[in-house]
This record gives sequence, structure tokens and C-alpha cells, in this order.
Amino acid sequence: MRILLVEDDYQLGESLKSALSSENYAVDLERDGANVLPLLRAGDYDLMVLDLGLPNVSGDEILKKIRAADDPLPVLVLTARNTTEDMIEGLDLGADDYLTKPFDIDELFARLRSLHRRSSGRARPVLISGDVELEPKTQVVTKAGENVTLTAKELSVLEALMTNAGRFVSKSRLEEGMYTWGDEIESNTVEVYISRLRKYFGSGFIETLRSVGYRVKKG
Amino acid sequence: MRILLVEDDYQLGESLKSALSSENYAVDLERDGANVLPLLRAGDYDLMVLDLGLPNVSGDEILKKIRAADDPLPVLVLTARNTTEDMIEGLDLGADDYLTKPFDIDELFARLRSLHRRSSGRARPVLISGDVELEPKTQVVTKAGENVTLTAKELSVLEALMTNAGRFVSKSRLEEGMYTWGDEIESNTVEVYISRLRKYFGSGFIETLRSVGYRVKKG
DNA sequence: TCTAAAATTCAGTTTCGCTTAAGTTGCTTT
DNA sequence: AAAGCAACTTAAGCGAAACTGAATTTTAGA
Repeated sequence: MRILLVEDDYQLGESLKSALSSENYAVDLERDGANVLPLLRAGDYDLMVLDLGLPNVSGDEILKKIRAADDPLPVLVLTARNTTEDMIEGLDLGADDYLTKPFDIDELFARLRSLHRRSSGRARPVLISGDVELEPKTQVVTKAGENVTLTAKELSVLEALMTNAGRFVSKSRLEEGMYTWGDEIESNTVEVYISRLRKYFGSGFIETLRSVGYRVKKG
Repeated sequence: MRILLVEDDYQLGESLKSALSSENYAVDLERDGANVLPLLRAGDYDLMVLDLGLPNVSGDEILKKIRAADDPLPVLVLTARNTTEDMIEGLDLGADDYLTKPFDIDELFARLRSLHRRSSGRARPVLISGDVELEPKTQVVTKAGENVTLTAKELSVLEALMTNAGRFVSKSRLEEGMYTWGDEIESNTVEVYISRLRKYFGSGFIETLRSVGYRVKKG
């Protein structure tokens, strides 16, 4: 799950980033509003968290442009303002949700989960492939009803595969879900995790297509 | 997937080329800006990566001309400049994306994927020929509803045929989709893959026209 | 700070897709 | 009808890609 976090305050930005990372999001932190649109164009983000109080380009501007371009990216807006008027204005601009500082970090998490659920095809709380089930919200995984405990990265790979059940997911795509850009990794980490997942779920669970990617079967 | 890589720096050019090749792109590397337009005219490229700091003809010029000619080719610009102004100027000239040196190779990959998805996502839902369907984005192929798993090169040939359904596609055209120019291979590889595809989809699926090429029927 | 678990790297092994090559089939032309 | 050429098919070797167990490094929690 990739998030673009746009926040100019250094302190807040870094701490939000690490909090989100520990919730298992892949986070890119951007401080300069002017870079946001190019980043979005390139980035394949699932969500954006946008501070409205930016220098250079205002958050409002960014939002307007995104929506003008018909980009359906879910956006959660952060702001210091807190009057009802401001809030309504923000939502009218195309924000999907709104949070006023100071806020509770867990509330942010909850809202992000909800946003994501809403955007990624509504009522599908549980991912299923064969006898393996994954509940994204609680990150609980079961095989044939039995609980399986996975580590964060194992989950990240599994989730990427299962949300794309039936389709091949490339190695680099899987890496994207695990890492923030610039974490340059020159290794076979993905392969290792694929190997681990097969140990948990059986060797037939994940199919390999050489030099294309991996997939799990649908349903 | 064919990419035209325009980069005058020898070192960088070569290493980018090999990196892109290993990501399964067919890459042509051009060092001289003056050759770019003729190449584009001939080349059938899906993407272009353009360094702005070229000798002879400047990258800006090239971009301008391409857009003036209404060529919708997705272009990613590379440059050493990195001020916001330059970036915006680049985008205004018609670049679809922008990356400043030094950059992370994985970021480049991500951006290219995204570029391609955007440009091809526009008008290429599913390719259909008879009871065979191919979803280019996900690389999923079905015959009469049944899933068929193809290898990377098999897919490459099939995709080329199906995007040109109803028309004959020459052998060398099919090779282009699989290889980088200069790899000029004197062999019957294409024939081998045609043979394989017929095994999967029936001998009537692909029609041969001697010394012209192959085609699948439209719709 | 220390320790255990997780993440990552490394290296040896295995697998499988690509290519080649050689023999066969089947058009086409004289 | 025969020759010549293009396409078809099959099978095998090679090499790149993937797999996996274990060692090493990093991280997070006590």
C-alpha cells in the first residue's frame, strides 16, 4: 500500500512517515507542493495525505488540479483550520476526508483504512484465494480456518498478490509495495518472501511466470 | 514494449539500456539528437526517454516538434536541472513526466510503468480474436473462458498479432517486439513461437501469408 | 543496553524458457 | 512433375532466472 504524504513541517512529516511505515504502508514524503503533481503522475499511489498549509503551491491548488484531471486518487486533507466552513470548503474541493490538527494518530489510521476500503471496490473486506483468507483491516490470515502468523513484509507481499488475484504481479511491483523509493535494493528479497509464503501455504499457492511475475489464483 | 532511449552520455546510456533491457523492454539507444525524429517516424515506439542535455539538436527542440506533429508518444524527460521552474517548463513543453539526475533507477522503472499504463489504459481494454482474449495490462490470456498461461515471448508475439487483428504482421515486425535492434537474429524464432501459439489456440487461429506475414482474425 | 525476531544477503542448486538446428511439409513456379 | 523456397515442427543444450537454507545484519521491544 503506497501513500504519498505531503507535509512541509519537518518534524511532523518525519514522525507521520515513520508512524505510517510502522503501519506497513510504503510512504513517500514530499515537502514541496510543486513536486506533487509530477510525483502523482509517476507514482502509483493508493492514497494521498495532504497538508493544506504548504509553501509555494497551496494544497487547495493541488487538489483542484487533481480533480480537474479526473484523478480518482483518495485524498485525506490535513489542516490547522477547523471551522465547519473550512471543512466544507475542503471537501468541496475534492478531498475525500478531512482531519484537523492536532489529531489522534489512530484516528488517521482508521480514516485511511476506511478511505482505502471505499476506493478499492467497496464491500470486500476479505481477500480469498483457495483456502487462504486475508482480512486487510486486521491483517489476520488463515489457511483452512487455521490462523497463520506472518511478519510485516510477508503480509505486504501476500496482500499485493491477493488484491491482484488471478493477475501476474511483477517482482518490482511487489517491491514497490514493500519499500519507499530510494531504498535501492539489489537483491532477491522478493524471491525469499515468495519462498517463505510457499512454505506456509503450499508450493502450489503461488504460481511463477519467469521474467513476468507471480500470481495466486482467484477465488 | 519498445523504448527509444536518447542519451548522449556513453556510460549512462549503456547502463540505462542494459537496465531497461533486463526489465524486459526492447531498447534502442540513440546518442545523436538529430537522428531522433527520423527514428520515431520509423520506429513504432511505445515510450521515449529523452535527455534534455543533448548536443546538436536540443531535447527541447525535439519535444516541441513531436508535439507539434501531434504525436501522442509518451515521453519521459531526463535532465540535470532540478529547479521547479525547469520542471514545469519541461512539462509544459509536452513531456509526460520528468526526472532529474541523479535519479534512482527503480523510480525510473516505476514512472515508465505508470506512463505506459496511462497511455495504454486509455483505449485498450481487452483484445479479442475469436474465442481468445488478452488483457494487455494484466497479461492474462483466456481461450473460451479458460485461462491459458503463456511465457513472456509467447505473449509478446500474441500481443503484436492481436493489436493488429485483421492485418498481416510481418515477421520482422514481430521480432521487433521481442528484441532490441541490432540483436538482428538470423533464425526462425518467430516461426517457433507461431507454432507454439497454434498449439495453444488451434491451427486455424493464426493465418500465414507467404513472405508477407501472419494475422489473426478481427473480433 | 541487550536480546530475540525480522529482514536481508549470500551462495549453491535447480528449473525452465529461449534459441538453435535439422528434418519435414507444403506452397509456387517453370 | 520436379525444384526451390518458405514455413512448420520437434527436440535438446545452454544460460538466465528462480529457489532455498543458512549466515549476517538490522530493528524493535524489554
